[in-house]
Amino acid sequence: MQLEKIVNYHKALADPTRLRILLLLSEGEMNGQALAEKLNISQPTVTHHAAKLREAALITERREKNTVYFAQNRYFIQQHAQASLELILRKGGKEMTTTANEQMKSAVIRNFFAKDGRLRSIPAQYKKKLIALEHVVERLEPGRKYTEKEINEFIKQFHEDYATIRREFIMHQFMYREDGIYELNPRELWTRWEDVK
Amino acid sequence: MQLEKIVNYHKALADPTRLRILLLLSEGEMNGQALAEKLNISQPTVTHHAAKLREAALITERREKNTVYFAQNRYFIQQHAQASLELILRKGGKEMTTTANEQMKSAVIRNFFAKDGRLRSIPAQYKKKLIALEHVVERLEPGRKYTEKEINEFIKQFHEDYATIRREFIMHQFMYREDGIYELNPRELWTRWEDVK
DNA sequence: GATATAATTAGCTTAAGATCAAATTAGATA
DNA sequence: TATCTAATTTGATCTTAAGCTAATTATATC
Repeated sequence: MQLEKIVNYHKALADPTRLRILLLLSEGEMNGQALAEKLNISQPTVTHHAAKLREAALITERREKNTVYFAQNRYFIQQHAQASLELILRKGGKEMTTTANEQMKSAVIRNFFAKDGRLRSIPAQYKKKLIALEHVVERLEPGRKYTEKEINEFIKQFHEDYATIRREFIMHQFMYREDGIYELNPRELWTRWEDVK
Repeated sequence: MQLEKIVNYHKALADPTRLRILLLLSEGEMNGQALAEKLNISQPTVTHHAAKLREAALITERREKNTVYFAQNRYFIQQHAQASLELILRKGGKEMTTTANEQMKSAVIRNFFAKDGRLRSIPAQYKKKLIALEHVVERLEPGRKYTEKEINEFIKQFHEDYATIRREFIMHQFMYREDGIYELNPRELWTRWEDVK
């Protein structure tokens, strides 16, 4: 149910300790012990709050040796805020006139992505494929360095065939790779679907 | 404290019943009994939730005889959502270069309005006065009809001298009045401070 | 295998708050 | 004044969840 998701989003943010965690993470990723120390709370309490934030998809986690680093999931934080406003204020109706490109984009997203956000299939047509790839790659954090394993995990949230999609990311210059480390390219380098065909 | 306000905003929205109340109010104002019936809850429960929503400034109330009508406070709903995002994502820092007009506007708002949103004093300089008036009038709902009493109550949230400000609203075509009923003018009719001086 | 480090899980206490029925208050009208 | 209607307040119950300590698990290193 739509409503329940929105409630959970607000529940996740309706606690001062969790807000302070997100505030600290706005400066960059941090591990559990560091958070516990900075906030003067116990480690289990950090775990407790991290679980809530994770359930609401507001943070991501990365394990290195036996340390877990937490980071903001900025995309979903914004996404949920917008969804909440649209629900409450019923903004769904008012759409301005869109260009042909914008119509195409929303049609592709509607048709190729399920409600849970997963990619049903990789579009065969070039332009549509670029739209879908961009839609996925936009969820990565600019400036952050990812290991190949992390990239695979990230892509698997959307589609099983992570190898193909990872290759496409490089091929169309959404990302670059060096020594097995992946990083998002600046947007200007991306292959622009708007110009295709 | 900034953080506490944001927590309260999310607390107010972190309950399914309250979200459903706001959802119902998105279609227009409603009294307590009607809400209780629609939601299958008792009247005291409605009062309880209304108090929470009122504390977070997400609804407004209007008494007619012994019936209290509740309505969304759309301005503050949006305002808090934005403040929350800016806090969490630290968007405060990244400001684009503003024009002289925009700088003037934010300076006026900073200087003439207190942190609680009230107008310290009515600016004497014409352009600044228009900025302050617009800042207040923007909180009124477009399309809604207000009695003079309601307008007075509304203005009193910002400043004691509601008579002067109400007159200015009409004078500068922010609103028009007919048979004691006030309504917001479309923005195009407002006297534009951007063009002054 | 033994040890060290970081995180999680389990179990508990306590505080906050959602909800209701009953009693009270506020305002309007006969 | 008496009466009616809608809302609020009171007081009680029940649930959720924040926080802790202690125990356990996961991962890496000696």
